[in-house]
Amino acid sequence: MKELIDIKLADGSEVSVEKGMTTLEVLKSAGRRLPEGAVLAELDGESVELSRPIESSGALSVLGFDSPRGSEAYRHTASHVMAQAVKRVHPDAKLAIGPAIEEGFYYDFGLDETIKAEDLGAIEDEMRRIIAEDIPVERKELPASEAIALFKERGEDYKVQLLEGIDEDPVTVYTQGDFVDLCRGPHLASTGRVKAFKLLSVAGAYWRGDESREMLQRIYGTAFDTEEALEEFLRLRKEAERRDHRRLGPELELFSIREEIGPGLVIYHPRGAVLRTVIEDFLKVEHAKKGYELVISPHIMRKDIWETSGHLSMQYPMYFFDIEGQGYGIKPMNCPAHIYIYKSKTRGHNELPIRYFELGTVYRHERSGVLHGLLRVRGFTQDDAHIFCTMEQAEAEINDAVRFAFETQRTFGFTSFRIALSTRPDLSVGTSDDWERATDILKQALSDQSLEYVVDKGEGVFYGPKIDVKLEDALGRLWQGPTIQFDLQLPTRFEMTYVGADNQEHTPVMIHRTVLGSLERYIGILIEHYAGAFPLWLAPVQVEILPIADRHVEHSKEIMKIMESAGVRVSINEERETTSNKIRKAWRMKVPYMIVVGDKEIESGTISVRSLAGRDERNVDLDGFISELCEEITSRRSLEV
RNA sequence: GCCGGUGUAGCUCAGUCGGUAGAGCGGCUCACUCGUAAUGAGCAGGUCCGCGGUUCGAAUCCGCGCGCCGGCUCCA
Repeated sequence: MKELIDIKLADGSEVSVEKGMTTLEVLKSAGRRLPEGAVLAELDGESVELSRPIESSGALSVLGFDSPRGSEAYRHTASHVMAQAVKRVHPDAKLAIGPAIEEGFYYDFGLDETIKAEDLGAIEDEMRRIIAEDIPVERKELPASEAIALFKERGEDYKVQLLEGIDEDPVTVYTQGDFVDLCRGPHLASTGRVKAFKLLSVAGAYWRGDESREMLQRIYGTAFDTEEALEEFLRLRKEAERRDHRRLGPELELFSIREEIGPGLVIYHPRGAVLRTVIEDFLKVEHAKKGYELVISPHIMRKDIWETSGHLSMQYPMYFFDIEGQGYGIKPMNCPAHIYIYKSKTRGHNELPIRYFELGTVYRHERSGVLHGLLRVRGFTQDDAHIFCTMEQAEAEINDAVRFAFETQRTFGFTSFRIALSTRPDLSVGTSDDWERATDILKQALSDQSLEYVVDKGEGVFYGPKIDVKLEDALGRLWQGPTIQFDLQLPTRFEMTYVGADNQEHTPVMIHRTVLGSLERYIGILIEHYAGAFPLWLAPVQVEILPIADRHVEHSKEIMKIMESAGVRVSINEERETTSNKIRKAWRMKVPYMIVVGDKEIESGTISVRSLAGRDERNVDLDGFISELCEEITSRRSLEV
């Protein structure tokens, strides 16, 4: 007679079953069926295989692909299927790691022979065979010493290294046929449960993410529970390609990056310069409203400054050169200059906080492999500010800066964010007391505003911890946006002081913060978010006038003048081409409004209006249209995207 | 910086076996004066990324360098 255990099912009912039954058997004995799409079981909050014997009483439910843990296990199994396929194609391949990631999975292999993109098809074919074979995935617990022996025997050097680095004992090992992997699991019950998958790319990746170690070969893939979901994923990838700012930017004549000028260096064309100027003007006005003073500092500063700041000893990626025997560095940050403005006179506590704002263009020597369109460049302009205040004022100032950042992001059309708190990195200056204090104040500010965040351990700047805000765009992608950094180091290093109420000298604290991040990156993000179809207030050309024939040009120019004097950015297409083609061209340049002017309009004194958003209307009153435009511009409304 | 891929006209791309370079779009010229997502014809446009090598001969094969793309590491 077997021992009985009590299992509480998801619907609240309870059943008594024999110990050691699997989820499937428990459900069966309770007269229930395994739900369609079940991937994992959850027993008392722990996710386990559907095939795992249940050894103790508890609450049992079933997870599908739609649950985060379900899709993770699903993709993790897909990565094992891929690894098994790779081992069949390349028996010499050594297994490293192969987790599920946000949108799929990868697996890293050590292999002398290189895996090429065109080899992926063959690996996919092998994966299909493994899935068709429907091999059971078996979980085993092994003493660590046995596992080490097992993987040594199989020549899995990386697995042995992993085992030697972990304290767990026993460890779990998953087996499917001839394939064995060290893995915590959980997994699908068998390889046949993987329905829709695709291998996406091959890439290099350092063993354990450490660039001093050897490089492995990584294969990326994704898996879904239905072909439709996979198709949708691939469609979204195509859509992302269509929005790529590296393609749209030059196409919309916003900017270009040319080898002749230099990699990572952006040249703004007239339309891009308009866009950027609109953003800059907006920022200047908003900062003034919030009590920031505009300052301007030079692009190069003496090397000594960067010694004092710590940039030199932190090996910050800078450009250096000499002028008449004197060493200079091109600024990678604006802070030192702002510090010297502060230091230009004796400061009293009644003056604080002091807030200096600069659209500061900085240059950083980014390694060649990391450059990426506008998102990662070597020269960029930050909407940078430094707030100098007392320790007591810091929390309120950080709160204000965070609120300012979010408020501004909403104006630009972003509504969903992820926040990260980055703590002390390995290479840094200052005492651990200071770091702890600074980190606590940032945490306090985040909880003051009940903002949820994750902690990025060791991701802070060398002088202090920071809050990073990531923006979620129209396609659900995340982008690096504002950053708020708390700094207890530079004020000391630069011997900054203020005279307190006690008539003694004190050291102020310093907050570095941006609202958009960098204008280059932000413009790149805006292009992708709006697919180039900017809200009216940002559109480089807001209205394009299309005269039907030459005789309509003069009247069109009059309309243009009226609109321009109302502050609208207007262009006119005087080419001798068909109206259809003029519309097509304006459309392609994503001009929000098109005005057609012909005999009828001149006669009736009206205009015909077309918009990117789909409006198509005749006999529109010009003055009424202009006030509509002005309203849309001043309200800074975002289009539906 | 590292791994892999890639580089032909302003853009997108074709170019066979190594035999001296092509299309579409765009540009320019001409004609057309046109009513809501491509009017027609003609013309111009090339250091085939750069340097070196192999060869009678290189866009094509090899080496090195550079840029770009996908990642890693790094990051606003």
